Amino acid sequence: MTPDASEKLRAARLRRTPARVAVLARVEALARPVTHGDLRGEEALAAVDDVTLYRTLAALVEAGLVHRVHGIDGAWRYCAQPRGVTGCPGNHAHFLCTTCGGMTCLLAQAMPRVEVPTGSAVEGRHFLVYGRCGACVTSATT
Amino acid sequence: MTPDASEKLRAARLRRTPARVAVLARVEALARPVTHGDLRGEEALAAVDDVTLYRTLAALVEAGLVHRVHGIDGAWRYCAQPRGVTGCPGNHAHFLCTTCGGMTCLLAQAMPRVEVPTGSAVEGRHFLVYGRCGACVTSATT
DNA sequence: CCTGTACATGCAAGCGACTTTCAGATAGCG
DNA sequence: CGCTATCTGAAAGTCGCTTGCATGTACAGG
Repeated sequence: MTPDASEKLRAARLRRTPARVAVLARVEALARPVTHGDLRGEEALAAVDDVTLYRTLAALVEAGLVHRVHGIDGAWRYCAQPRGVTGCPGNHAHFLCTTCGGMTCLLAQAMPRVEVPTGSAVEGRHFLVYGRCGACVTSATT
Repeated sequence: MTPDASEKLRAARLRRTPARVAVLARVEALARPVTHGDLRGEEALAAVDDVTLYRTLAALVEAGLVHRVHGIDGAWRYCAQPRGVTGCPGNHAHFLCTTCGGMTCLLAQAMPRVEVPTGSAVEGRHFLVYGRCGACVTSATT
């Protein structure tokens, strides 16, 4: 799967280390925003150190290969960039399930414009919708 | 200042303990979203235990007296509710300064509607704009 | 192919935000 | 005034994440 992870690293001028290739390939394969914890639990990444995983993800974010969003549970979610997008990574809303912790990109939901106090410089925006995902609603025991 | 903190607690059917009165009064006096850490640093709340502060804030949120927003720095900000609002607390965007950590309510920015995956149940929304506030832009040494 | 070095990795330790547990204190009721 | 549900404080634990430092390695240049 995603045999070109190594190629993308090259294109982004990042060293193609085993850890990076594995992490990027896995994130792309999962194709949804995942936490550091999710990745740590991945069989394929068992060999990758905790700290390395953090640093690798940071490098990928910086290189624009993945984007990340902050969940209200205090954990960042990382998700592979939609093809070729580098300018404004992750410029869309996200849905977080407060029950299972799963996150979904709402690609259709453009980030709304917003008025900020005069003099402020906007660097980015997070639009997070949270609740319970379809699966968790269905399996609700409440 | 805000001599009615005690009254509000009564109205919300919360016990009027010294800690709660002090915390609510302080949050109302500050009139902007503050972190647990900000409050811990407040002279007026020096007598309040860390844990009690967390629990008190949680109680106030639950009672609808304050609303809270999550910053991308992983810390919740608490802010007194605009007068009388209880139904949909904190239903507006917020601006977070990534330099000084200060947060501002963007009361004018209504929370946009959003399309979620079929079957999901929305419980709330966070719209956070981040960057540098006017003060931090001005004093920029970069 | 070999080597040097800038950069990546692994490990241990640390930090900040927040939660849990439990014993002792207290608000507010009757 | 006394009782009880509830709140409080102290200590310890969890979780996500960062830092410092010594070792290892990708890859450019010879």
